[in-house]
Amino acid sequence: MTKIPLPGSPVRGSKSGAPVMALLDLLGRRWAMGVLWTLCQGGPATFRILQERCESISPAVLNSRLKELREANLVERTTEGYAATKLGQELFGHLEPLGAWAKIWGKSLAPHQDIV
Amino acid sequence: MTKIPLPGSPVRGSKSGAPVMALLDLLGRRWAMGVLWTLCQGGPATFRILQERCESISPAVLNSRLKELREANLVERTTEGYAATKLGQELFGHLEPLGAWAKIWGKSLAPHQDIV
DNA sequence: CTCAATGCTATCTTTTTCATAGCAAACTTG
DNA sequence: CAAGTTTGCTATGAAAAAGATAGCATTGAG
Repeated sequence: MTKIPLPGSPVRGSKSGAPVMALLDLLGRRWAMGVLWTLCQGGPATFRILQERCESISPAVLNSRLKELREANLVERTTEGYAATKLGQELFGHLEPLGAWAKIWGKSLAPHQDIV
Repeated sequence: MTKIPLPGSPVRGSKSGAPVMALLDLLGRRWAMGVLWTLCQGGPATFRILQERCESISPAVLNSRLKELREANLVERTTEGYAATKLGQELFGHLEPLGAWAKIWGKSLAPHQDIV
């Protein structure tokens, strides 16, 4: 099984397992941020609903990411399906500003590629 | 060559290429955030220095990430080597708080795994 | 010219991710 | 309660990405 990056043990980018490196390793996997994002933006969701919201994630990967995020205490299962934990929402709070920033970033890039 | 996610064209998680999804796709690749992080924290660096700072990145991947980050206008080459652009530093500004948050996260996880 | 440092490319192996199919368990319905 | 649905996930094979190493073409010193 895939190794789950948690602070305290060696992860990619840090032999000491510095918390931020463990976090970057965890979030730097396909769909990790995307799943957290859609859970926080769209609210709790069942496995299949989550699959739909993500548009193109395969069940195997979704399952892996969910396991990792749950192990990391960022996501949990509730009667409503999967949901971000308090900690997960806190993290999302830090990620959310990226939404607005991304638009500015997109505009600054536009001159080079003619976005319609 | 690897496709570089930029806002405006379809990326993983969004057929419309919503800026934030393009950003998450870009950053959700191994070492993407790590490279930006070390460039912003440690200052400009040559290819090899960057390799050392990252501890375990392979040149092929570092090269890919650098290309992507440059294409995205987050990193550029200067006389001092690679450096974060103004835009890159701005993004880092949003990412940096994760460092402190990760420590809290680590503590909340500690009870479950006895960090030394 | 010789030598070392720099910036990468090549190549091969291991992991991850993707794309599908499909199954077991929990619900619904009739 | 039998039959059909929905849900949550596992299985499988193929493709893409990442990791580990070796090494080559410049560049700049000496």
